[in-house]
Amino acid sequence: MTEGPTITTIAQRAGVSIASVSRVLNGLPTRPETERRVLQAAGELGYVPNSVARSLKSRRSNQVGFAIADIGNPAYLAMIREIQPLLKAAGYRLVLHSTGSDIAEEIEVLRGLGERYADGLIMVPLRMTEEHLKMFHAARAPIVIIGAAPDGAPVDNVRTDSRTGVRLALAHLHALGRRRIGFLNGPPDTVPGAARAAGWAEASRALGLPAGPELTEVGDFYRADGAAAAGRLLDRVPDLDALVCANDLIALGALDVLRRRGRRVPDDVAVTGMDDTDLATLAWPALTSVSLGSAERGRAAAGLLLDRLAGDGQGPRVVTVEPRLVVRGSTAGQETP
Amino acid sequence: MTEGPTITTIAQRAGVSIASVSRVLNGLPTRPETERRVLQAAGELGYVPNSVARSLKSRRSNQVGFAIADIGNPAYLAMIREIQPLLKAAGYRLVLHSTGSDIAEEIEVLRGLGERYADGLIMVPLRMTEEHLKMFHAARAPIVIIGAAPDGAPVDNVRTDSRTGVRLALAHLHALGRRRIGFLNGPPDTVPGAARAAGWAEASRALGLPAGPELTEVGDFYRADGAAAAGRLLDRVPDLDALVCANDLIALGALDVLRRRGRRVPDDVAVTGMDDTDLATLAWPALTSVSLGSAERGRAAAGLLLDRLAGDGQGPRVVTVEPRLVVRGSTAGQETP
DNA sequence: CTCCACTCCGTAAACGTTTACCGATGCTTT
DNA sequence: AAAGCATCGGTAAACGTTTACGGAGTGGAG
Repeated sequence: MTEGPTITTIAQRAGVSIASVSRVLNGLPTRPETERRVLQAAGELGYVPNSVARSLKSRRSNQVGFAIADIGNPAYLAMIREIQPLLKAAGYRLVLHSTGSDIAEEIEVLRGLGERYADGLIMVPLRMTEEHLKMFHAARAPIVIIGAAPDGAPVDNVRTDSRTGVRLALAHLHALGRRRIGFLNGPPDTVPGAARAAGWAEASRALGLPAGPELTEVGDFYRADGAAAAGRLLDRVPDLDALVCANDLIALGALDVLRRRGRRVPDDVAVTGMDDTDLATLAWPALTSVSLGSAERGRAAAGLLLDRLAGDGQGPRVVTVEPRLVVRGSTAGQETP
Repeated sequence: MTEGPTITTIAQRAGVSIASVSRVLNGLPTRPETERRVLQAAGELGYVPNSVARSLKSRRSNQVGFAIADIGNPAYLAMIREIQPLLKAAGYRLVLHSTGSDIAEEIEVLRGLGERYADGLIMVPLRMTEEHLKMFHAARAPIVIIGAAPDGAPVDNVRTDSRTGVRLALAHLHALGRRRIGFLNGPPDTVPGAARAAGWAEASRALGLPAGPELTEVGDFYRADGAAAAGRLLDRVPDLDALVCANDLIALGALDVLRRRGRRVPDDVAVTGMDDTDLATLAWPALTSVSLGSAERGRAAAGLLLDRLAGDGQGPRVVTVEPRLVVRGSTAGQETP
């Protein structure tokens, strides 16, 4: 663990100046003899350039931050799997921030951008506060928000329309003849929770279905919360014939409860999830789910950010990904292999 | 996006030297009046220290790398979920490397350490080559390997004994009266694949079970490969009454195929997975799986690395996590809620 | 009143790069 | 043969911090 060689070490060994070393290593034109000696010295010393010093000089860290609430959520996972290779290919490292659903931590990540450890940031915020907006304006590096960013915020934005997503699910169940449809939502004070609640109200009205609060239960976006919420809802409304769930994890929790209570899926109760994660095909029966294009959104976000980093100076851009219903056994009654 | 304030900007505005600014910001003793002026100037300017410059001076990046084959694998995910908060609490950022199962990329990550962008690295290598060893010796930052590191390698090591893991699964199935037990392994040239193959041979012999190659099929560690391997094995040995799978993803693929072919699980064929990931409880029937303590190994690895970073100068340490069989419906025939 | 000790803070060097700006060398051109 | 011109590479400054060192000012002791 001795201190490593620097360009100064190389310069001494090769008998040239550090400027020449730098030039050779960066491929700038140099006399062959000089080049040879530098490369030989560098090779013998096992030289590796110090990225910190390089960053200080170049003002680029070659890192990009990615901030999400919880890596455990497979919807985010799908995004990372797209984003990481794209960034790597463009020469950027990925710094992962898992903030929990804590606003303070999200803000902290945004403030951290000021430390210049990253050249840009992709964030999937759960909530959107004044504080967020202030930080967006103050940020000195490009930011891409996956989810709804307020109009006028100086950030690129990849969004999807989960209201439409809820509508797709509801229309599908309605077409299958279901009429007592419950709704398991996430926290309504989060951006996705609010959008889904709005979509639910809107679509219910359009289809002439009841949309009273007695058909809705709320919990966090996790499986255990979904199970608990499903339990409460079934207790209150025992004759439900379908459940729309605000994400796949909630839906899986609901499936657990339904199975435990002996309700057949989809015969007695049809279930839809949202996000169309890998888990949907793992469940039994396989889960009908509204795809919000997680992978596609991840790709789009990486693309927007890389454009910015390449010097694209346009105003904020918005990419919208359309929701798409993926029908599987939990509503359609036959297995999709 | 103007250039941000530096300590020089603050020094000018506060009418002091940059040394004083630095001292105030680092909490070194200063006259109250000076401190006040510096803090006020810093506040007004919205100063955020430049972490790159700080790193250059301090020779610490406050980053730690984590390198895995694929974030999609929930066993790795469980590790990240433990590692990330521990690192964050200790003031380190997490740089995520997803290498695929490509050795060259793993080596590249190790070489990258020389760039000093990270103060340490946690790696879960799939294979272990001469090249790896060389890089371990050349590395100028502490490395923790999750998985089997060769004796004598200058790295800390968190390991588990997946041979024993396979034995646990096999003994369990044997105790349930199964005698025609197949084995779906991952690539035998990977470290875990080799260990599991050895465990299989060993335990079969000990239990007096046949362990010929006709009972083994090999594929990659993914669900689709598991399904394909299960298909081939069932074609060749139709009267199997149990399947030991080298990880949960393979087992889930096997479950798909068994269901498609109308074999009841566990009645006709019992199935065990390995890693005891979240997916095990999602499958139906829930998957009996050998826990290799992914979360625990993640915690241990983070702990070892943080010790090193705190200046612990001992020789290489090894932490071993014991495998543990978690019995669920795919072998025991009754649901575990 | 002088000297000493102490406190506070400014100057400058250092971390390891990149790069602007010459100066030296040797070749071409007239 | 002198002037001009490339070409090559060395010197030094800069990126934004931290910190060793020493100077200036203050207060107390003799």
